[in-house]
Amino acid sequence: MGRHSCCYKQKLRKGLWSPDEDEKLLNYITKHGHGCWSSVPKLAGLQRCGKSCRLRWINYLRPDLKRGPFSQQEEDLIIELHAVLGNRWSQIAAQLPGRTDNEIKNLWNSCIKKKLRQKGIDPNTHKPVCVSADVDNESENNKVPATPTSHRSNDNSSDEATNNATETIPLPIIANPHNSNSQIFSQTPQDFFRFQTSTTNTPSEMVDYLSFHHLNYAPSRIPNPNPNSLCFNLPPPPIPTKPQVPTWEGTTFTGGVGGNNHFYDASNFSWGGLPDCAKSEKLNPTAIPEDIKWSEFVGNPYMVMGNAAAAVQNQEFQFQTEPMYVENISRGTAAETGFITEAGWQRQQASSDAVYNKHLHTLTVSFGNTL
DNA sequence: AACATTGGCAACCGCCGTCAG
DNA sequence: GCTGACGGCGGTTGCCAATGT
Repeated sequence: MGRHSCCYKQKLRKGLWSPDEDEKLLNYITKHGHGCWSSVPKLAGLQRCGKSCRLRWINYLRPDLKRGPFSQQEEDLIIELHAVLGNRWSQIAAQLPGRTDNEIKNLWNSCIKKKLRQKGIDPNTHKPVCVSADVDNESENNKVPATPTSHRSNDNSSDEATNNATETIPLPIIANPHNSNSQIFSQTPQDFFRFQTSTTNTPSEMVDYLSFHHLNYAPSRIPNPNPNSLCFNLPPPPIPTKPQVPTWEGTTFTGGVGGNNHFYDASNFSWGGLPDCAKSEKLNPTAIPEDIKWSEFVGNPYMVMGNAAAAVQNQEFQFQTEPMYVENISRGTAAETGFITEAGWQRQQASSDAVYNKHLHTLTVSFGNTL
């Protein structure tokens, strides 16, 4: 196997994408869809391999990307899903509309792991470090050897061991409320959800099963000034925000796409959302109109989305039917633009826990069917 | 101010599974 | 059944801005 045949071709560009390349790829996929990725660069006039084009589209240009900082609920959900799924980022991303596996993976490696460690939780086992010191001695023997250390000096490589997710995923220490004797479960995801669904547990009880809830992992949830960062309650279709254009050497992009010269105007980028460990510097709530312009450029996301993105949308349908979503639409909380008014946000926040538990239940059912 | 370190993120690499020929 | 093309995934790397010294 190894490298794809397209990668053997000469003169293929690598590295950061220029706005011109982005424009070409976006224009092509907007008009024709991606079809066969290997033919996309040729047809779009790009000196890239199809794989690179696919990655750029999925991680950056796709109009249904949410962007912006992760909400606390998103982070909590990622942690919960990671406890069950391990490093299966694509499956985790599938439950977070508008987020990419790469984005989640980066968040996990850069922020969440750090937070968990600060809370005294092993990010790999989701167990308290002091407990895992003893309990893990045995399980460590079954672990896959740690992957080679990265250049991140502060990364504790000892717990960088890859989660042998395809085998037995290290699950949190679970104290079964129906059993006076606390148990430590080590199950596959299938077993985990089989266990969950075979009991009379309510979704909220399931939440309690996860160790970090017992450990009060989540900090007190402060009101999120950016409703757009609460992905679960976002109504479809997601409104694309302008992509962040990475800097690259000596190029000033002056042209726009289809005459929209603001398309790559970095000064207009808006990210919104709760200031967090990531992207907080990008906040610019005044740029919403520009986002709308960009969405106008893109047009109907569903018209231009490829099959893969459409499949994701289908998968997310269960979230779109949440009562909160319906309410937002019926009350005209700018649902058509993807933005929710502050009042709408407050209503969301009031019932966020209930909605959150509903999603957990949905996930339980979903994974039970798919794993 | 200069340099070193850290952190975030985009992109690449290499492997795996699927499928058509 | 074999082979190669392809899509997809997770791990890793490189770049660069932010931060610290």
